[in-house]
Amino acid sequence: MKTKKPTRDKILDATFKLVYVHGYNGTSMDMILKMCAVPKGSLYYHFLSKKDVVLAVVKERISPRMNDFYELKQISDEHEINTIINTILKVSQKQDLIKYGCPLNRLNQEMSPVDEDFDREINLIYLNIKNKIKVLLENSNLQNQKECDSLSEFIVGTVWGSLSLSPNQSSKQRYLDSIKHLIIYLKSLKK
Amino acid sequence: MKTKKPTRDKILDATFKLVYVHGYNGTSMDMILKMCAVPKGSLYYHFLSKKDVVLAVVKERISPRMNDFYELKQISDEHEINTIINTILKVSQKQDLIKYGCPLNRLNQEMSPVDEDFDREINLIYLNIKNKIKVLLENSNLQNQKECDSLSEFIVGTVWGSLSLSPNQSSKQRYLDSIKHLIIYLKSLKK
DNA sequence: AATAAATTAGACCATTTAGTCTAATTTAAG
DNA sequence: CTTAAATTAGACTAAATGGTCTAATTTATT
Repeated sequence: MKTKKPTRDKILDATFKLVYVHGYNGTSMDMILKMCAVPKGSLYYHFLSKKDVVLAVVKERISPRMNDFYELKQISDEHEINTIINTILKVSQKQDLIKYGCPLNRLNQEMSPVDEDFDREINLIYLNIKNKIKVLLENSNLQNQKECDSLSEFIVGTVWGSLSLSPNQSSKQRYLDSIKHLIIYLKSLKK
Repeated sequence: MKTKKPTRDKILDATFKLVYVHGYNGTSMDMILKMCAVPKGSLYYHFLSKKDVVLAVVKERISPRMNDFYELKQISDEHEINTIINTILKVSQKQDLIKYGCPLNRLNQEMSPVDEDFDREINLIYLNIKNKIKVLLENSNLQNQKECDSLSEFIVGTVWGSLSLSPNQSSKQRYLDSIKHLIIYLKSLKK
């Protein structure tokens, strides 16, 4: 027997899906209300405004999702570079990532230039992921230890960039073809 | 003495600037009208709709801008890889690219998933740039000639991706740090 | 100068937008 | 069971939105 999902959760889930595809300005409150089948009064009881809802989506949906995905847990004595490569490859198995790109990056591009609250919140998540990669790199004894910071930025930039090129034409294979070069480069840094 | 700019051009110029920063859905017709100081009747005399204006911006402003920038002209006996690297480095000198990322990529992320006309038009420009890079790579006698297509995709993805990470925090130096690794990799492919 | 065509001008309109308000209902607590 | 608090319900509002319409004006042509 399924216990019914709390209103707040229904709102956040629907908003995440809609904003992921249509963006912030392309998603209206009516679209959200219709999708989650919650009346207006309830929504504005739980949230202050549209911006408040979407910021909650960033904090309570996108952020955990990203942290889950970029868990980057070290497995036994696997080389750290391989842990990173495995995550990069895992991206190709997520259909929505291939089709629409990274939800954080999408919202970032739309909102960061025009709203500092979104910019701050999104940047926090991005820095956290970048830092996880950086720490892994530092533990892996690369040839050039000083490059770990720029290298982690390069990795995230390349993955998200490869995903962002013309969503409708995107395919798993195109992503893998492009990312192949990143993997070759990363392997060349080992030891 | 300056001859006054035609109405149509004023509309396209203002729309480009606004959509670059605020996106399609974040830019209203009133914002455009106000910025270019053209009355509504004139705008709708020259264009059918908002979408018609922005599609014209893609074709008549963004497309030439991109083709100019990615001219990728071979200079004397410079190695083709260096021609590509020079263009990648030139990106860092354009303040608006550093601050807001690639205008084509921005619009692409917002519109491609929800409008096939934008998707088609933007993809045309993207493929053209990718192909220019591919041809250069093919002329350069790389070790692995078969990889020119995926490599050109990798290059564009990495450049645009590196530009897209948190616009407000972006700086020339961060871009250069990240792109440094792409350049190292490209140089390793020479000969 | 007379006429036709191109363009400008902006008041106006229907719809959609985010958000408010009050009443009804459900849930929790004693 | 009674009462208070939490939540739902949705009609309503003011502003913004994209777009239309007709009249006035400018420009080109004869």
